[in-house]
Amino acid sequence: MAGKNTPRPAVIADVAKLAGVSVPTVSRVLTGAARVRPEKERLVLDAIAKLNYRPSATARALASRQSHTIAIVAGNTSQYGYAETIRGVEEEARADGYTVTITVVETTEPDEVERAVALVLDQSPAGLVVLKFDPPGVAVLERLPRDIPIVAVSGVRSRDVAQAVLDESRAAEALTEHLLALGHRTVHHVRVPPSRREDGRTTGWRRALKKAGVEPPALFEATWSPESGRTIGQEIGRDREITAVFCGNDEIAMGVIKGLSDVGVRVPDDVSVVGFDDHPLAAMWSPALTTVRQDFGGLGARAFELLRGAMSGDAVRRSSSELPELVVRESAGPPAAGR
Amino acid sequence: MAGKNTPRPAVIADVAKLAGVSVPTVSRVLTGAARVRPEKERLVLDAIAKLNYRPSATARALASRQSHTIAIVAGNTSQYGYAETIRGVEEEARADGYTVTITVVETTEPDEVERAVALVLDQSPAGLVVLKFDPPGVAVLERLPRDIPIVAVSGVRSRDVAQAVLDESRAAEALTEHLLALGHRTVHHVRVPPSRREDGRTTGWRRALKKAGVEPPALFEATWSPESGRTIGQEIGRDREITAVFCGNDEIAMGVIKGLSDVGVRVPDDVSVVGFDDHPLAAMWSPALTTVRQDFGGLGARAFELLRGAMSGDAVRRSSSELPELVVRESAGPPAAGR
DNA sequence: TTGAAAGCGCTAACAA
DNA sequence: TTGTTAGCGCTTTCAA
Repeated sequence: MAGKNTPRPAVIADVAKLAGVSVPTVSRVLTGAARVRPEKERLVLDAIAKLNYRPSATARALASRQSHTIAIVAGNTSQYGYAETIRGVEEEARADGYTVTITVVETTEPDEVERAVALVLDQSPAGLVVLKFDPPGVAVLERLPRDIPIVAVSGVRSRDVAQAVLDESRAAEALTEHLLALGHRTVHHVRVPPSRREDGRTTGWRRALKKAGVEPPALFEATWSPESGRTIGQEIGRDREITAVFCGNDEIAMGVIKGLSDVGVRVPDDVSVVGFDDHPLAAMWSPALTTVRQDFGGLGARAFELLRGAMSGDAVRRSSSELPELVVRESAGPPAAGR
Repeated sequence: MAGKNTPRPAVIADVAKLAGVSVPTVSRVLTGAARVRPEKERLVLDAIAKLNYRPSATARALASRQSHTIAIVAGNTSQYGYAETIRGVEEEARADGYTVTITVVETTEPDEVERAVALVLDQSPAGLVVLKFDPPGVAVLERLPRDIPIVAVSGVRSRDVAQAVLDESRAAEALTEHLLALGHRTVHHVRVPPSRREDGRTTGWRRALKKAGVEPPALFEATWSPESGRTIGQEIGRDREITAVFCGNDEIAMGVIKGLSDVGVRVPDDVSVVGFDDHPLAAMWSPALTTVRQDFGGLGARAFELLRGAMSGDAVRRSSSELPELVVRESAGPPAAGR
């Protein structure tokens, strides 16, 4: 009467039975938690292969109270910097056999933040990587319990959490100094949405100007969209006082250059423009963008390293950041005589 | 003697006790699986709040044999099209309370493919979205069991799996016809790494040429890097026979334009170049790119809709694709008289 | 080195 | 509508 009805996936008990050992023994060869006599191990392995058995990560997580999942929380997934950072985390995590989940939180609205926190915590991940490049990321970080391994990733150092950081302020400072050294009296800044009151890029720019004894001019505020850079570029083009512009990222810089060209202003002949990040398209642009390289992939990888340390109970260590690397191309030059 | 030692997170039994009801009753108010007398529900809700209780998704998944996780498998996460598609899936999934995991598989090497499959299956996700824009994605799809809800996402339709597709071949055809209508004798094609022997973009290009009675010229093969487009652009620039170029994506088109300009060839005066996707920077480029819009975010969203259908046991439905939308800007024009 | 027994935190079936 | 009883598929004591 009976036949093979639903070919129910094999469970550990099936393996144990086929191998003629107990369930815990199978578990032991699976996890390596204890020595198992080689011959039995063989039997178990054979049974596993024959049954095409795969342990349930869920049951495992429940029984052992530790999952092999890490969660990434980000305000965004497709912006260049975010995407690359996520790629870096995922790559390292995968190499270590971790599964990564990703949760995006778009605004700082309490409801949404709570929801994201809940979504993340419900999975009881082994660890968390929070991208705090923006306010939503910061907000989530604040709501997270501190008894679970967390690494924050950002452009500015802050206290209280392990962090992988990219030294944005030094990079911005170097870039601004580069412009000043070219002969510009001052440097204007188009900033991208900051994570707090002020982000590292803006801080570095301000610092370089202060050092040079010049009062920082008013900021231009862009969104993440290149279009917004374009609008600002047109505005800048009409202001004949401006000779050098430092943009919060390369995409905005490209928009600014477009806007400048819309109103007949040439780069770098009339106005110099520099970006930030060294986006893959920065070198393709005309003029090729002078910018500063940010190794987002490496940043993500470092974040995972830190997290692994935290998960295995090591002392919490904040990662040192790498030196910013200036990439001088064609979009910045000496100020025009006429302007 | 005893005190509050480790503040162990509350579990369902704690809630039941505090509320003075049984564990299943708590479960019922949590899941809504059955009616619970309002007054008891209140008690339970209060207890939950007081204890700051959050159900364990792991235990839930184990007991109910269904998780609230969906897995995305992709060959890549940071390329524009991939990143946007993933964003679309994640957004929809999140709105539905699903957690999304992401697993990347970089090559078609059997070991790596197996590893990715294992990593994904071990989580026993409720459903899978496989981005088969490239060979690794295709390879994973082939190795996946068919008894779990799967939706494939791609630019070409194929049998046997539910799919969300973007009609790339029609889009490519329209673009090629646009170039032909401008007066070009033929159109050359720089293709990006195809998912199989040939992808939709190449197919559509070929079809348009055939229809026009012209024999498709030899292909140029680019990688995903804009740099490779640049090299090809330089090559194309030296060939005075070529007047129109259709590139597999916008980033490559930007590279090609750069390469062309490296060797003194102007776009669109000397050579017309069109891209594909309508990348956010396409409009910022000089000249602004003529291209065709691909709604990757929408594609991802549709993929999730399909998946939700499959997960709830609906008839498997393949999504219809949307009409390609030609975006005519400045990078293509009539052929130069002299070339 | 191995097995028996006891959970992990929850949901499902079944009576009451 | 509710509680009792059984698990879900594993890992973890604890003896042997």
